[in-house]
Amino acid sequence: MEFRHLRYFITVVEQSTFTTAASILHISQPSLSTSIKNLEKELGLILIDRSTRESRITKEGKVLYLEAKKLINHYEHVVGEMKRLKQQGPSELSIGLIESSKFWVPKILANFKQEYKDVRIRLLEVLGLQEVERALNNFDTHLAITNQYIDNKEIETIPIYDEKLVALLPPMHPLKNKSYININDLEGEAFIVCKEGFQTREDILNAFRKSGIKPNVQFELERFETACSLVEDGLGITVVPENYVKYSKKSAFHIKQIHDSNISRTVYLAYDKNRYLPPLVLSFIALVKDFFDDKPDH
Amino acid sequence: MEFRHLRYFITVVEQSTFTTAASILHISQPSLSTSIKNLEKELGLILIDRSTRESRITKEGKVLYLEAKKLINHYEHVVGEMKRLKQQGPSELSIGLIESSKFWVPKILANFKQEYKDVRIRLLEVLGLQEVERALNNFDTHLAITNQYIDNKEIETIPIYDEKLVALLPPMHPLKNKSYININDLEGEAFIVCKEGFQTREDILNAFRKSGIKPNVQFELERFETACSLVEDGLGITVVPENYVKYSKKSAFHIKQIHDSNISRTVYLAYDKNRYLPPLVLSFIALVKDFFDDKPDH
DNA sequence: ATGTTTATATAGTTTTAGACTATAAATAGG
DNA sequence: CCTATTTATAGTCTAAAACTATATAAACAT
Repeated sequence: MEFRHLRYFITVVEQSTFTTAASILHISQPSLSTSIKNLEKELGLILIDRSTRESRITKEGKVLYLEAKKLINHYEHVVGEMKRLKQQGPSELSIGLIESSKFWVPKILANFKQEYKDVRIRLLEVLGLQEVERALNNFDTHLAITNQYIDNKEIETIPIYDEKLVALLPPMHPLKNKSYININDLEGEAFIVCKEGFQTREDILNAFRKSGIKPNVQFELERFETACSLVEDGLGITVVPENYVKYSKKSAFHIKQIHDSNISRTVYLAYDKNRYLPPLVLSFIALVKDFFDDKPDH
Repeated sequence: MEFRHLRYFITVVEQSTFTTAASILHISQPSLSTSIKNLEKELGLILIDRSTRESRITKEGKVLYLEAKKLINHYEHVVGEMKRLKQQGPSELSIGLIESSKFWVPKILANFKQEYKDVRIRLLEVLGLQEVERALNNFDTHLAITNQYIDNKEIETIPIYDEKLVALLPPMHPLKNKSYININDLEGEAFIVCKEGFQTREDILNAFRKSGIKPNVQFELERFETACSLVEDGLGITVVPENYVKYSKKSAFHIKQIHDSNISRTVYLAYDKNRYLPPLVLSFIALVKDFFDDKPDH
């Protein structure tokens, strides 16, 4: 069984006919037929139920398909790494980020660049938990900074720091002069929150749930930036990670600490344990660990 | 670049000579030389510094070696999965069982066989929690009946019923005429319990622990059957799931209810969510659910 | 130095896996 | 019942990968 066979098999499954698969693969239909037949013979399993109308995958075929798909992703990743190496060009470090990590990641990258000058760095916005898992599994990113624990034995998830969530109040809000607020103060207020699937949404809604308060959600959106401008225009209150607003200067809104033990969350560094991590990736992980060992509270 | 080339390359690196690598791979040295040369040509990189004395890997070769090693591991995993699938045969249902489930599983299997006559059914004794997880992850079993909750995102654990644990007393025991006993009555008594790693052991020892009583463990063994015959011979007291003795006729021992809220446990049905579950497995799960929906208390 | 040993490279040949074309067989739909 | 569509089979060609024999290079011993 060579990679070619798996590639062919995957294409047949996805096209569900041999003829179209063959044309996509730029080989003749008989070649593809015999190739799949040989694969089945080698494995001793029937992978595809043939018919003249439309071929259907068997349950054994389904297992191979899912496994092979991942394996081919891995293969493509290795080929990509070698191509990059050949071009002598800069190697690459790609990191998936949550929005609130923007304040500290650049500081680490500054150090990192001193040691690895030619490395091109790709920063990707990651969304939900599934998205993080998919990105790591598919070799889209080497690392992810995430605020939900990933319960997957293939992925190592290291807690790096805890961060508070703070409320943002519009300029003229009645609570603007309090030095801090309680979560109960937010009851009934028009509330702005991330859309379904975004990681911060769950953290915030959980905190409300634990406190027995039902937020009056009026807006759902994708980015903190948008939420901030809605707050500035007096459309409601939102809750964001403290780190997101701590370092920003221009703020027409009021930042208020919330006195509630549920209003905090842990941020993790995650990576795929099974794949080869180049030295530059290990080096970046070490920098992150060092950074937060010195400053335990962030 | 096919799997073969990577395998060859890895062997050369690990042997650090072409000649020995070739003999390990059961090919001739010239074949191996040209194969590696072709790989280098395809990638456009020099992977190995040849010399007559001892070949050394280049910097680029090292990268490929580390990447390829991971990739080949992945490949071997997939091949292993397919071999296991083949050995399992196309229509087999394998279930991991705890001993106390023997009373009801056959009733369900009778129904199941009416619908799926040709399916071979394998019943496996499962042991500890790790054993269950491993068996489900490795395709050893489609399902497991277990009495511990499995906290693993990949595994779905459905509670199906609660069962009491009862004490078995020897024929001439002083407590034989009481209608029920308390857990304190068992203090100091010679006690028979499952060996380390068996699931029921933990349930029973936990119940004692919660009641602040230390059992005087005199025998550790693997099967309830053996425990029963030790009790019959007056060697001590044991505690077993009520369902294990409820339906057996010949009993030279006394079965006593224990009045203690800790002396019960939940039995679960567990399966791997990520794997493809054939229809016959889904059908079996449905039968189990139906069975216990009708009879909520077992 | 120079021959011996050891390892890799090259040349030429055979074998085999995978590609092709042409065509048969099967089946759904008009 | 014919037609269009799809997969399977047969026969052939090609290219990749195996082989054997031998050249070449370098290290080491005498």
